[in-house]
Amino acid sequence: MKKEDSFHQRAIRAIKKIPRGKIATYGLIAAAAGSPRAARQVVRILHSSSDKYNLPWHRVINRDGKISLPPARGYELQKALLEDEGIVFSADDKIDFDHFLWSP
DNA sequence: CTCGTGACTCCCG
DNA sequence: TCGGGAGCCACGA
Repeated sequence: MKKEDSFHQRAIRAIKKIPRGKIATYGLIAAAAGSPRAARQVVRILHSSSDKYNLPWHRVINRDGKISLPPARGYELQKALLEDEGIVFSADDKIDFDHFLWSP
């Protein structure tokens, strides 16, 4: 398809493919981009290019099905956005992967 | 140019 | 069972 095989591009593409009402994990995005252990890079990309590339950063959470953001970082905002898309949180603020995890 | 950091994840002891 | 260390890549100073 495209020649640009940079992790950056692939990760962004993968993130943009996440459908509304679903969520993905950092590791999942990283794996989809070519490096299952490059979750940190996904984080960095979200920080640097979420607004720039219009990425649904709120649909990206950690492997526990929980939001990794500290409350001071926008945790509440992310939770609100997810709930607005129909995502349901458990009592532990966890998301049910069986229903909401996006699969590439 | 080099160095440090980061909303993570996996493996090993 | 739980804790610590290593790995991945990009970006800012």
